[in-house]
Amino acid sequence: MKPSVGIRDVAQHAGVSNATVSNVLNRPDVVAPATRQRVLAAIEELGFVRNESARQLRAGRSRVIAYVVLDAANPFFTDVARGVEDAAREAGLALFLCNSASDAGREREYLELLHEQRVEGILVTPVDGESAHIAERGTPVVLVDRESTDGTHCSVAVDDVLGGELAVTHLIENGHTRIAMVGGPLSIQQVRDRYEGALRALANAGLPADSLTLLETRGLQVAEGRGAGERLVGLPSSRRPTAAFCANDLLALGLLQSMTQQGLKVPDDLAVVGYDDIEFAAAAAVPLTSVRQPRDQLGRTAASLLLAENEPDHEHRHVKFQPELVVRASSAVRR
Amino acid sequence: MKPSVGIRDVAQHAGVSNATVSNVLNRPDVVAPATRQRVLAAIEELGFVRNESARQLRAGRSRVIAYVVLDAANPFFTDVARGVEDAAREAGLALFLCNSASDAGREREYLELLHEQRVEGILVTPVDGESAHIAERGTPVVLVDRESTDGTHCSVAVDDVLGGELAVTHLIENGHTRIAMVGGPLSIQQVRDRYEGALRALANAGLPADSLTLLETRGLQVAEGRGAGERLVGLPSSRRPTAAFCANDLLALGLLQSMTQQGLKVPDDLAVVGYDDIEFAAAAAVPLTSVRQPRDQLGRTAASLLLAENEPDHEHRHVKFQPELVVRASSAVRR
DNA sequence: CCTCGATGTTGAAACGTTTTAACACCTGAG
DNA sequence: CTCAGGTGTTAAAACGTTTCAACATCGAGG
Repeated sequence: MKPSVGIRDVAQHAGVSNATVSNVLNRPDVVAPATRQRVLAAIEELGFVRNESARQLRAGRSRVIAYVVLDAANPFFTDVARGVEDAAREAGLALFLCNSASDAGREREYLELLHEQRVEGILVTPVDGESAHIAERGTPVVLVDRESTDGTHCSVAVDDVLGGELAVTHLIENGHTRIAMVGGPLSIQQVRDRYEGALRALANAGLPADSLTLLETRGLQVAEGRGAGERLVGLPSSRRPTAAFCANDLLALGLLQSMTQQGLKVPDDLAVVGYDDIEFAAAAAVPLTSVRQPRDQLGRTAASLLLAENEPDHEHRHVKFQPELVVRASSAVRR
Repeated sequence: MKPSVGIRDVAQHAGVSNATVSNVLNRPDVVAPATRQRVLAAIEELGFVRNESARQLRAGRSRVIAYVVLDAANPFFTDVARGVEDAAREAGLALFLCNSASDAGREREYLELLHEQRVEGILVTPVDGESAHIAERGTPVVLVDRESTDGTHCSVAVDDVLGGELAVTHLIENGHTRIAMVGGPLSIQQVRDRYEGALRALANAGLPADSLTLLETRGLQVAEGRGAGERLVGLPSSRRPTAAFCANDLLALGLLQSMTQQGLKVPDDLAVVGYDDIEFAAAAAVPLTSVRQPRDQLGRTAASLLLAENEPDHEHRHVKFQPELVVRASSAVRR
């Protein structure tokens, strides 16, 4: 469509060589002020836009990192992304966000594309345990919110087992002995870990393992939480749990909504604990007790690990943060 | 670090020319099955990853579009992005998300970078009215959730004036005559339009213009809504509005939260109407009346307009959708 | 036996930058 | 007057692909 003006056109128009134009672009200080002005004027006049592909091809480096998130609609991940972006900007890098939407195929496609693009680095919160396709291929990869199982990558995670334990211990201390765990699919590592933590809490308290009912969902979205709520209410009230621990806040919010719709009170009829402590948790119908993760720090740390990958003698590091229980009305002590 | 294996290495290893390798990659059908296998094996064995920069430089086209969003933490935009991505994938394109975070400088940087990257197209929900820096520079740009003022771009928008009118008319019909408009900064087009709609609703009902108090905020996040709530409660109760129309749901949720904390009831002490009808609106402390926009369709349409930009005799189109009021408990009729 | 078309394969020329080493020029010191 | 050292500028060689026209091979039709 357009004649596409290149660096040579600018050079010709300004009466200099293309090397000089390149210098104006990359090392403005080495070129004489008068020439620089002339070149800048030519760039302006011709509407020249530098071709990043060519630049990258020759220079070998990119100015971009990418973060492949599990679910862009989950505020938890956008908050982590915020931390990543802040750290990236300080290093002069831009951040591209990609949404795998919990789909392993999409995740693979994005990773493939990003490798081909030769971005400076890739952050990923993987869909499932199989990290085969995340193998190193020249571009540094850091796992976010997931521990690297085989140690082939750096990783930044939160102790989800502890998180689950905190949540369920809290419920037990509040007198609950029939508890539901809402979450799934179990192929997601985070869900498995939080479940394991819940079981550990039971064991610690000397409760039988069948005190915990697993209500497995097909995903971690609000709608799935609503569905779980309906299933829960369908149970005979003698066997119905008095408390629910949800694998994330989206589920908890859906569950909450479903309870209200069906005329049940939270926390009186059902205590609810969520996970992530997203901003909406505190603004919910009943303010939500939740397990808080250091989202911002998670992101910042992930970014800095990624940037450190290029250092000469790099060893993969695995950072693990501690979660923290935030108690609100949804799990208040039963009257 | 790595010797970086290229197409020539693969060619040599498979005993063919580089052109053949390229063919295997781009037109697998033209190369003989036996050769193809051999080449694929070599690719696998050497761990070859195609260099997209080189490809794009030569081929001239990219396989990516980007969406520069106003606030990645706002579920409204991630929902729009979902629609964009669905449409993009159908066309074989990947989507990169960039977050301007309501910062004009960041927006400009991202746009600049994307132009330099020569992506296939750019979608943007701009920070402010000044669209000077969004000027065409070879890469098609489509405005999302904002009407193109000077007609230099395609755009997809929703009639925000009508939306504001719907919201406030609803409040007036419910008997409110002292209404607050919460939102800002007014440099954001959407806020201005919704405000204008609110004023129109007053005029239609024959109410004086001072029935509407503008509570201007510095942004459209939950925290700003909480702040507005405090300001609102600080007013002498004789002059305090009995209803609030918020420029988006995040503000409304913050406002709601602040009301509850301060011991005021919604809708009895204050009716609240939000805007966007994000999923969390229905799950809020008091289910939120809100103005719904066709988020998914907004995204899909934007993407298809973008893809149409490359057609031979393209004329810029401006699509405008109608919003719809969804009434819930937060604005129920006063008892 | 010659020709023709179909089928696979290839050499070499782009694509638009960055970068390196060399070059021209000038200024001030010896 | 010469020379060392600095300051600006440049020619040309990459970077790793895609693509085009040309080329080889082969089976079939005349």
